[in-house]
Amino acid sequence: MLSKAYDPQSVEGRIYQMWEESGVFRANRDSGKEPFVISLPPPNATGQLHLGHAVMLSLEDIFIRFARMQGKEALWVPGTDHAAIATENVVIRKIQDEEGITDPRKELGREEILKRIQAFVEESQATIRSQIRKMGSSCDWSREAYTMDPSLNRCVNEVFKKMYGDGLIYRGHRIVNWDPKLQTNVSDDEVERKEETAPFYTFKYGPFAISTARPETKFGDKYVVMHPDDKRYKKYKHGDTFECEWINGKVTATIIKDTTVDPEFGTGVMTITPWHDTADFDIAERYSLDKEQIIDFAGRLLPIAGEFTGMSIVDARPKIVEKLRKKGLFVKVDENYVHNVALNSRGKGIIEPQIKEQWFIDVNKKVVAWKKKKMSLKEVMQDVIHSGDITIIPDRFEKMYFHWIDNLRDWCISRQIWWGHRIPVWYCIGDGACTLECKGPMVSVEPLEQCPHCGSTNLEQDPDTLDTWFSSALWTWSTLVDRKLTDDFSRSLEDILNQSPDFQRFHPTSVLETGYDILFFWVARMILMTTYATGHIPFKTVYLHGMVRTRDGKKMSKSDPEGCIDPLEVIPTFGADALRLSMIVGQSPGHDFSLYKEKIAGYRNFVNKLWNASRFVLLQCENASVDPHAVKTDAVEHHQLSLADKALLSALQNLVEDVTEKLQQYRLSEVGEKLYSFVWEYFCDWYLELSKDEANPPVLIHILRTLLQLLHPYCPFVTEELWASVKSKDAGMLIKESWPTVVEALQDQESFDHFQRVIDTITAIRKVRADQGVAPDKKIAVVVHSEKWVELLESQQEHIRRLARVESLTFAPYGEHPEEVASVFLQDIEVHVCLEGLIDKEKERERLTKEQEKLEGFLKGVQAKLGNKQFIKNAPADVIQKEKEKLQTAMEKLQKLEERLNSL
RNA sequence: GGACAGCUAGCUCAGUUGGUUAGAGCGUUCGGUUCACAUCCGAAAGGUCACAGGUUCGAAUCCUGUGCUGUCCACCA
Repeated sequence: MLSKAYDPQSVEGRIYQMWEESGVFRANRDSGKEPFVISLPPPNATGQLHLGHAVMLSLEDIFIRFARMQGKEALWVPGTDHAAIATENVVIRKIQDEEGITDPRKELGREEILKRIQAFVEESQATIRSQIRKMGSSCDWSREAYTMDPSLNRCVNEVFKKMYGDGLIYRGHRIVNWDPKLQTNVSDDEVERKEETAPFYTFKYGPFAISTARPETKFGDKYVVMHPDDKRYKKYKHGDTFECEWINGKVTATIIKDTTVDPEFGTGVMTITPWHDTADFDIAERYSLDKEQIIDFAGRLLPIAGEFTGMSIVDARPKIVEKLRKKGLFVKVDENYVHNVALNSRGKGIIEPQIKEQWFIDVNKKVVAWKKKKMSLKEVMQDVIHSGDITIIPDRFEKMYFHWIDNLRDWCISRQIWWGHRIPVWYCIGDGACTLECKGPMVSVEPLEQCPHCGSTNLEQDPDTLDTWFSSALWTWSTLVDRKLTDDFSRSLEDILNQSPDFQRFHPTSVLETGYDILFFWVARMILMTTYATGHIPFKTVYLHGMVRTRDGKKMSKSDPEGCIDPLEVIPTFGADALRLSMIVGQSPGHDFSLYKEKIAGYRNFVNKLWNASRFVLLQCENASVDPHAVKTDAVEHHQLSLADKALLSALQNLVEDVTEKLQQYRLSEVGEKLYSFVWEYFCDWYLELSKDEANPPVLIHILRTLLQLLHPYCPFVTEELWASVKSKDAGMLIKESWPTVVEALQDQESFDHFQRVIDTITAIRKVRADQGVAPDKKIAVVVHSEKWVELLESQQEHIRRLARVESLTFAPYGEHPEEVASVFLQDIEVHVCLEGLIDKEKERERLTKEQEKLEGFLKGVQAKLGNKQFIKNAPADVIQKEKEKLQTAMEKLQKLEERLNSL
């Protein structure tokens, strides 16, 4: 016997273990079934999972379980990401805090730091694995991957080599987003901007006045730039020079005329600092101007700053202003100037643009073979979406995607950190015998020990590592390559892919599900790298979920515990099923949504309701001495069925049809709501209530089984646990059960309609009773339109009386009580509840006239639609049929309405 | 500056081809409840669907404009 309330804690662990040990999670390569594959977006191995991960796991598990039950070969590859900067940052800080070492990189060295990070990562991975299991995720643990696995490293090196060979990877001096705090550069996408109010100074610079928020970068400024059409500075010509007094003495300045200068801003004149500003760099490149470094990589001023050398920016700024003031070069200061400060999204260090030699991926070079053409990486990225090879849900993100590509610049892939895939490039620092070839970078997929040109063993590997997104961009396929093959360095990438059975069978993957916040970081890069490296798209559909927010719409963060929910705290009390449901229902793709305890509690109640409904069903079986396990699936067809049985069974068929269709369209929220209301309102509040008068155990069992099947992807634990009590003898675990199909023999529309009529009648009586303030003991007469319905309602009289809370009830065909009727119009039926002497005729007439007008308009519209030749030609047959039916019922209704109006 | 969303009950949100009385959960109020479930049952109150125009017999839904909120992209010295 089941316990009185569902206790998730005593069930979930046991059920998960049972699934895992049975091997259902493992995808079979040789099954011949249609594959359905998801690569789990690998969580960062930096600690714990949060609600964002929980959302992702819930959504993907629903996709996977649904596919599995539909008879597909479902594969869900789990894994973790080494998250280069994020992880290194966390560990360095940990060492600083726990061991008091101020500069761990310097004091411990590369080897030791890497060892520490590795240990930290392993710990995190263990935590993450257990947390994924707690959510009930049915992923294939035998295929678990990690972005730093040796086989993935091989893929990374292969792609690097291929790209280098194609000229897509190059090395160059460019302005990069340098983070002096973390001592590395970051990609454009990792830069965050924060609004800040800062003093905005204006200084005299020769005959001009120039403005700046950053006086500390101005030491070397020797170019004055203005718009060529600016009339105020007409007398100055491009290339003119002049001498002027500046911070540390006289400088010779050159005039540059460039259209990127906005004459409206400030004085319309500016000086440039090419080394520390992207826009200035571009101008300098255009006119081949000198570039000079002012600030070093630690954020301190270089000797060019004279007396300020070695000072940090913060310290130097006011002192420089002071000096300029003393020299009489100060003009004014605007204290309320608002501008954006660039921050590193990891660690929030202030970005100082610097010129550095870095590795880049060229996104514009047309060398990628795609669809029998030579395209640039940009063009390939655009093509796969334009052509419909990949669809994004919701589709508005396609627009954002294209917009992003239009603005995309070459991708800087090198990072000056230690944790990550080291750039597979070696330099010969030879012994004198070096040839010209040895001097350049040598790319190799395996550690290079000897220079192939001069034979020297004195080689040095590039110290930098690759952007973490470089390796995660290969995730859909690098996880599917055969790990034995990647150890064999004689094989080519193409060969490895061709010989990897998993890759051949399971790639491209079916759905890539992730948060919209990493559409550019990750999704776009996967498309770019995978199409290039394998010649195939990485996935067919992209499903983007929204961000979880607190009740007040704030972002959830650990630093602000107000409203923040930790999945690990919630699961023991409410259960993983409740948590899953609370995150899926009411959430539409691409939109942020709020989560709070009350919401989860609501779904905990639902899970408990389902539990108790099952308990009740089992109780009914016991009372009738029916063994639930002995009930055959097709038993219901041979049984005596009541009107309610038929109606519920029919509604269930409609539900199966509806739910299946919507799941295929990824409309998970709607499906969740449908299931919720069906279970609670139809199954529990109606059908089980009726069963108290007269129960049909085989039907109860059948309905319950079907509902458990339909609910399983959403709340796998409770459904699997209940399944054990109601499944037929020869059935196995629910997770392996096949998805319900519509049994047409049970789809009995007429019974369903009749039952609906009964329900509507009850609703109508209740409504009229409430409207008119009628006491339950007052006699109520229900007037209906045909003898047939009178008969139907009379057969259900007891049930109606009970549920409508009326003591005395009669039914009469229309026409017998026309004088004293208050009508309630419901969706498809009119029920007139008769209450002697209580009707306000004037009001009733007014209401009916309004109703009549509306109906006439509606009829006109439908008639026009049916009269439209194009509509008849183009619309599918069932739509036309529906319209015709609409017309028919509306006409009937109008006729009745007129009759009633006349009778008043 | 550019783009994309959102604005529906006190709160959080559904609402896919325009259709007859706009829904749910939570919260509030009232009533009930030994026999599946108080993690329950029944009911009520609460909405000019942001605003203004337009198309239509009919608009939360389509079009135009405005306002507010949010997000992303690009950035000006």
